[in-house]
Amino acid sequence: MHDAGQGELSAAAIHTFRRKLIHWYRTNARDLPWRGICDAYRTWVSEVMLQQTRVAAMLEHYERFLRMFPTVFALALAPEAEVLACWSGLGYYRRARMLHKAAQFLVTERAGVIPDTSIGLRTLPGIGEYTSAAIASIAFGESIAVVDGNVERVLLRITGRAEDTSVAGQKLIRDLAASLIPHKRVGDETNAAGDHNQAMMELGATVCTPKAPLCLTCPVHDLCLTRGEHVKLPRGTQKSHPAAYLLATRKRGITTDVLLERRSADARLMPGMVELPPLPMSAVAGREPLLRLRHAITNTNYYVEIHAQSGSGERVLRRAVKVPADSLIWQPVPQLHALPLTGLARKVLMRLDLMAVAGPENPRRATGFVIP
DNA sequence: CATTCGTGGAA
DNA sequence: TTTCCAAGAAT
Repeated sequence: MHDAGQGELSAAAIHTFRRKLIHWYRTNARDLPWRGICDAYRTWVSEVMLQQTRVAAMLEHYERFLRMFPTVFALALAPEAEVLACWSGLGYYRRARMLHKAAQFLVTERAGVIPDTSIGLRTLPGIGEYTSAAIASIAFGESIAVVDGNVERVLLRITGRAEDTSVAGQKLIRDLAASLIPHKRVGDETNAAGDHNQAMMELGATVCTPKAPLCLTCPVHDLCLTRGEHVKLPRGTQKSHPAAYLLATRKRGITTDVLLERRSADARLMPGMVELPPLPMSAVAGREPLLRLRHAITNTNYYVEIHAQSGSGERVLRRAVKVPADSLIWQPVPQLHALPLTGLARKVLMRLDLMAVAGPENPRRATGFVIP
């Protein structure tokens, strides 16, 4: 049903595509907490959390974040460290900082009112081309197409194009996405553009998946030129680096404190976040770590060793910590969740049972791990 | 415009 | 085990 053009669809194909897609969406959409609501702030938070992040990975954070910061005012009034602590474990911490900054700007300069157009939203920190279109269409019904990784993959497969990162290739996908967007509201209770956009992404996330797409259940299978394949670009190679951290504890009365380090505010990576004090590899040579784990960040695999002070009087490792003394923190185990921990620190502390799984709203007492 | 930023989970 | 990512934005 395609015309002979450059990956365009005929007017008839466009209408068929829309109708089949939206029908599929109405009967198959996952029941997610940011759907069926009317709150631009919640839509905003959900879209920022979903940037490069799977639904399953952010669901708990989303609920907890909105309990902690239920409105743009609550978020704006909170200290940044509190926002980061709530975000801890989600990654891409710049998202949290920019969301916080944007909320503060809106509250101080715009009476807390969220812009209701993609153009207005686009000016806020952390809101780029995708997120401005997503919020504008989903929360305000603007007829503007989103192009995320899902939409791109779906349209590449539909049109039988190869992956193309050139400006022209991107424009073609954007134009195609725009041609599919419905331009009128069907009724007061429906949001044609917002639902269409969410349907496109839902299709990519649950049916037109990167690997092993479920073409037999695809609502637009008949309109698809490739039935689920497209040529992908090769990826960069993974690098690996060793790393070592100190686990030092002390007993104070009935509680245990853990020694942590706050990264400097101008650190290139995760500024202001809190982690275990790093050790030079030379200081741990020949020692047996308390714990080994791999922690992958983007293209780098960190092979991490956690070293505990072995003897009661031994301070060799403690002296090997070369960070400034005023960046070190003795934090009581029950209050670890109040800090903006890095994902690695959180993972280690949880692995060693020094930290509960639950978040700040529901602290569970850790079992009181003691270093041998 | 190519890089960089985090993480956990599936295959 | 290793690979491949996921509803991008800023620089």
